[in-house]
Amino acid sequence: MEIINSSVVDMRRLIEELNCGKKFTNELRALIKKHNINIMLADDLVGKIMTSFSKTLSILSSGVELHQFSQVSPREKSSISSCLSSNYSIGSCNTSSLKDVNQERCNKRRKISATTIKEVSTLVDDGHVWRKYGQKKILNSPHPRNYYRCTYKFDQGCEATKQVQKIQENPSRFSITYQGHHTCKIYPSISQIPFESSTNEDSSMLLSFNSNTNNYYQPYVHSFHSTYKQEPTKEEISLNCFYPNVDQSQSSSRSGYFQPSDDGPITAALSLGSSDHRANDSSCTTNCSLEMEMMLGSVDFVDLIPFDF
DNA sequence: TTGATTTGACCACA
DNA sequence: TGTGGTCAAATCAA
Repeated sequence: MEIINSSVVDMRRLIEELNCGKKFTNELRALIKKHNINIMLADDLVGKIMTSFSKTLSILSSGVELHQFSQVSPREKSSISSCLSSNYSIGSCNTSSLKDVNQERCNKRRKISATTIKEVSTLVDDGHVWRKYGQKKILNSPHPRNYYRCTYKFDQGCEATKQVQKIQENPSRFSITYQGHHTCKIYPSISQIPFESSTNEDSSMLLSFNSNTNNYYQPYVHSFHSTYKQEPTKEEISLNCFYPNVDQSQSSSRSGYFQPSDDGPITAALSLGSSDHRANDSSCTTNCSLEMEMMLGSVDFVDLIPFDF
């Protein structure tokens, strides 16, 4: 038990250190911009560093949470602890011995993240891109189980997986088991990534949104920091939409809302509605930018997470 | 040619 | 030792 507690402390320290790294990178970015030195190259590099930090933090935050830790078996806890205490990282593989490699495979194999089971009558697009990696005949079941992983597993380290199997009693329906949370994003170009506000008077923020087929735009994780004057509740906010490759004069205002949860991250949502012709324009279905004019709150906004519609 | 799927093999766990 | 989850080479499709 002691080793688990020490690993949790290590995890917190790790996240703390990564947050410091992010902060320093942002300061560096601001300095580079201020002096206008090799801005393209430098900004590209800083953007990559920031992306790396964000992905790492996202993986760490969603992968091993305290409440999840309390639910895993002693063997899994031991396995996680050994990973944490030996600088384990996704994507790096110690090839010193086959046993070590197999041990890492073992750690990846047994999922410790949250599981959600759904029953559906048809296999519809769930908004994520999946890659099938296996199919298995299951004992006492006439229907095979299909295994899918997120397409961005290797690109972005997204560990989300799902299993799909026909229900034996009702073969017209499917049982879908989701494991893990999506940490994948479709990243905009560096020029579209907003810089963190280093001052408190800047009350507008830029977010990049990805569309799905329902014309809903999903907030993409960007780290920013801004302080407001009131405690946030569910409030209407003004959202100015800007579309790449479209005349800025055509940008439109839409209302939306942001929603703080009790102790979790703050989410924001926007629906453009099917009547908006731009929502159906294939040239601007991805990476639309929103400038959120927020007249609210006294909360330090740290991160947004994707909003599940 | 490239990306997705299929499928047999491998592995850990119970 | 049987089962389920994953890997990776072979195959398929656009």
